[in-house]
Formats: sequence, structure tokens, C-alpha cells
Amino acid sequence: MDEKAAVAVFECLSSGVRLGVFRLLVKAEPVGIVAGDIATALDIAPSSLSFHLRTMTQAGLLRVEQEGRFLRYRANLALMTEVVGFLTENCCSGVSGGCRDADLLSGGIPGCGSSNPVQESEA
Amino acid sequence: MDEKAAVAVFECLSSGVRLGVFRLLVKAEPVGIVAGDIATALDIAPSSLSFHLRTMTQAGLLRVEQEGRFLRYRANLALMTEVVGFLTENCCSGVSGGCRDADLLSGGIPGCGSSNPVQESEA
DNA sequence: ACGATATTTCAACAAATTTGGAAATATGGA
DNA sequence: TCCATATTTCCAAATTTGTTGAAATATCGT
Repeated sequence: MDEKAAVAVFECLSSGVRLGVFRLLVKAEPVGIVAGDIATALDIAPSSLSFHLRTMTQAGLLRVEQEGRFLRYRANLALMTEVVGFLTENCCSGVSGGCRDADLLSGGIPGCGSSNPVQESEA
Repeated sequence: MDEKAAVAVFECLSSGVRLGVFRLLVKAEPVGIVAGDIATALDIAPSSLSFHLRTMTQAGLLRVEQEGRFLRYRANLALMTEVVGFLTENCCSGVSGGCRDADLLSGGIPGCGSSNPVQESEA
């Protein structure tokens, strides 16, 4: 997963409405929910929901399937797994591994740093 | 971590600039980088960077420490770990566990669903 | 104390996002 | 075929975000 794709996903999750939609759909797995029912459950105007649904689908976060007049949306859990991977890998100096095991914040972990450990300023 | 805090974090990560800032700071752990050097590294106007830095700090994603005239920023890895946890927990029907192990997308996993497995529409 | 530097705050503006209503499209049922 | 329903697309308005330069604040070095 590249940075651009990650940003697209975070963009989706950065709206209360869209995060609500996603969480609702995650709970509804593996059945999914039809657009109209999402609108009803979350009390969003169909027009507005459609806008968000399109954004999320384009980001790959949602999968759609037509069922007659209905469009059934489902959460793309695989992508979410990728996102978790992206976050984990970029969580500790770009070096995978660690970061989940202990609280890196408290300590210092000297060897954990990157190629530019110290920045100098002041001309 | 509640939904509101999660949205705040995703809001931070949903900007190319801010994600760039965060990744830079993650690489610079545990030393951190002073504001001016972030601005130079990412070629952002100081004023604009300050705006993003404040947003990220308010979201708890960054920690600041004053060093004389300088302000040294560091990535809050602990919060990122929380975010990963939030995502993981909300990744498979709100039931923690699983989701990392296999590709849930492909199968169906009948028992995995929530309390409202099927939605009905059509008056 | 004074001048230089680091960073922020402020205000104005540009740009992007979000919303809701009306109309368009498409499917299903009689 | 005709009508009702589901969803989207289109459009205009409202809101939010991001950028910029100038001024303010604070600290350092002399």
C-alpha cells in the first residue's frame, strides 16, 4: 500500500459520517447493507449519502453489488487490514517489527532511529 | 480510544502534508525535529506548517517540547498504537481478534456477523 | 538593552468539501 | 406499458480547510 492510497483511506475515515458508514458496514458483514437502509440507519439524505458512498468506493474501502433496484454495499476488510499494516510499518522508523510489543514512547530505544538521528539548525 | 479521537487522528493523516510530517517525525524518533527543520525538509511555509503542527498536536499525534527558541516536535507512537488497535477492533464486526489472521474478504464467515445480519427494505 | 532568529498568531483570501433538493436513470411489478 | 421505488447525478449554497504575508511573542547572543 502506497502513501497515496493510504491518504485516500484516511480521507474516508476522517469524516464522522463516513466512519459511521464504515463501522455500520463492518458490523453488517458479510451481508452488507443496501444504500437506502444505510441512509435510514444513519439519518442522512440519500443524495448526501450517495456522495460519501462514491468517495469510499473509489478509495476501495467499500464494495458494491447491484441487486435489482438496490445497491448493496459491503466493507472491504482486506483493505483495512492493509491500512493496519501500513500504519504498523510506518509506526517505528519505517522499520517493520516492534511497535506493537512495547510502549516505545516511554523509552528511548537508541538504535531505533533513522539515518538522520539529529537535526541541526541555527545559521 | 473513542470514535471522536479516532476521527481527529484520521483527519490529521488525511492530508499529504500532515502524513509527510508524521512519517518524517517517526523516522526521526526518538530525537524529534524542530519546527524550522521540518519546514525546510518538507518545503512548507513556516506559517502553514505551524497550522498543521497545531492540528496534529491537538489530536495528540505530536508532542512538543521547548528548547530555547526552538520547538522540538516528536511523533506520539503510543497514540498510533492505539489507532491501530481501534482499527483492528473495528475491523471485524466489532469483535476483537481475528481479521489479521486470514483474508476475511474472500469467505463468508457466517457466525462473524453482528446482531442485525440482514437488512430489509422495500415497503 | 539591542538586534537577530524561531515560531506562532492573525486576518484575508482561495480552494475544497459537504449538503440538500430536483431531476435523471434504471429496475421491478401489475 | 405504466407507475412506484431505489439510487444517482446535477447544481447551487453553506461550511470548512489551507495558504499566504505581516505582525506579535519570545529567546538567544553580544
